[in-house]
Amino acid sequence: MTHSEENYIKAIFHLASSGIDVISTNAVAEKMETKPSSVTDMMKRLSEKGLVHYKKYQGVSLTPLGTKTALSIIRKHRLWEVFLVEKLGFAWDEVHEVAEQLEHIKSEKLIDKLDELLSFPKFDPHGDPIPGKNGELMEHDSQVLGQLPIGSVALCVGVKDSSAVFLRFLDRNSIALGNKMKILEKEEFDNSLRILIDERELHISQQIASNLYVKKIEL
Amino acid sequence: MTHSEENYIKAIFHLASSGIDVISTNAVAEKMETKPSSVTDMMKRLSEKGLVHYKKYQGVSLTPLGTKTALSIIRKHRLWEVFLVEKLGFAWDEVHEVAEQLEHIKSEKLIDKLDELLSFPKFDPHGDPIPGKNGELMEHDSQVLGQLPIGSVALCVGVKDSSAVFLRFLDRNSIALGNKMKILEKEEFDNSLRILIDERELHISQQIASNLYVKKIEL
DNA sequence: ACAAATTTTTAGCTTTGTCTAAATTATTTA
DNA sequence: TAAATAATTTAGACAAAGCTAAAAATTTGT
Ligand SMILES: [Mn+2]
Ligand SMILES: [Mn+2]
Ligand SMILES: [Mn+2]
Ligand SMILES: [Mn+2]
Repeated sequence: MTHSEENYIKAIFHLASSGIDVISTNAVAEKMETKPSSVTDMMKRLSEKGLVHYKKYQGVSLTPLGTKTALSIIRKHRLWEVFLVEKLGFAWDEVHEVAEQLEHIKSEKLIDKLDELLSFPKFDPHGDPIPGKNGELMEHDSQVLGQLPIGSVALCVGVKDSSAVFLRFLDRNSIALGNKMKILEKEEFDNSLRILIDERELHISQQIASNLYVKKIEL
Repeated sequence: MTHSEENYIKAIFHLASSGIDVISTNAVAEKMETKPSSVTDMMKRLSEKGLVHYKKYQGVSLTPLGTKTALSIIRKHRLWEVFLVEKLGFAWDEVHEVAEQLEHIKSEKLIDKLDELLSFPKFDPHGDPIPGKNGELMEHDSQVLGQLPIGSVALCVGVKDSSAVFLRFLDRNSIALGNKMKILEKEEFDNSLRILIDERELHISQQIASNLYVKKIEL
């Protein structure tokens, strides 16, 4: 598999996990930042190779082999992200770009040993689950902060948007994974929240609240 | 720079260090395991980019920029090899292939931090010097084992041939970097040697002896 | 149901990096 | 030094991965 093929497979996997039922050529083109015509070409190639189901005008989906491939690339991507943060001291907003390159390195042993070096982490620096060697993907039983009722207490376990801009915003406001959050007040007008993070009180917009994954703590 | 361009630059650098004065199209083709016509094409492209001096039929050489580029790739290659051995427990005959891929990852910060994680190593697992951030290349003041006179004592500091076959041969015979070696006898007929490695006596062919770098110990 | 708008595909072109076969230049050898 | 041999370049082709523009299919709106 070429880097490009791997990137398409990964994109299709992410589109599929995001809940869309039928994955259109345009959707893939947008995610890949390429043209629909290029996508059509690639879908034919991936279909040849048995990685996707593809019928003209009908959208695309991953075959079992395609899914396995996607999970293996995502596993590598996320393990490398953990490595960059834990072993090399990268910030969580710096790792994605480099992991995009590292995820394409081909060596089963490399990734197994890396997993071991990192003590078999279950989540990447953004709280996303790391697929196992055999493609088992842990299910985050988390919800979005914005959906909690007033008075709830929860732990921050992940970010939905892991763009550098958002991550740096969180850094500036000292919001990190593991923080305990309590919903104090919800503004009807714009759905913004007043929350308590550890000891600190903070006002965050609905936008922010809907990009933080939390796990409720039962009291 | 593409992976392919980087690989050509590295090949030319290695040919140049191996003492040949004029680097022919055929020599590059052989090293790259490609066809001379492909080399000609690539030399034109690299020349365009200011990385090599190239005149039809005259052979090729690296420009200062080309040399700097080569050293940077070699630095990455060797640092990754150290990482694979020291941090992931790879054997020294398993690292080259993976390092061939890793050397193309683009991130200045990654390589600086890796260097730091490894405590700024000066040599790779095969005894080859690791170029510095600014392209300084340490000079091995070593010689080949086969050239020592009888009775000399020396430390094994590197291998000339770092193919997996040779490295595994050394493993099987428990020959490793750092071993102390004494020349006991030299066979006139085939230049084979009887040597003492640490406490053990061993008979090695001229082939083997000419692929081990040693540093003489003055008595 | 039919026209308009949108989506998707096709056709044809580009670049990179490769190849084979043919032509050209350089080097050896007789 | 002239022919033979070897090295190198050129010409033409191909596959991967992209693009633009045009054609075709699907979906939407009235
Ligand atoms: Mn990422
Ligand atoms: Mn990628
Ligand atoms: Mn190597
Ligand atoms: Mn390489």
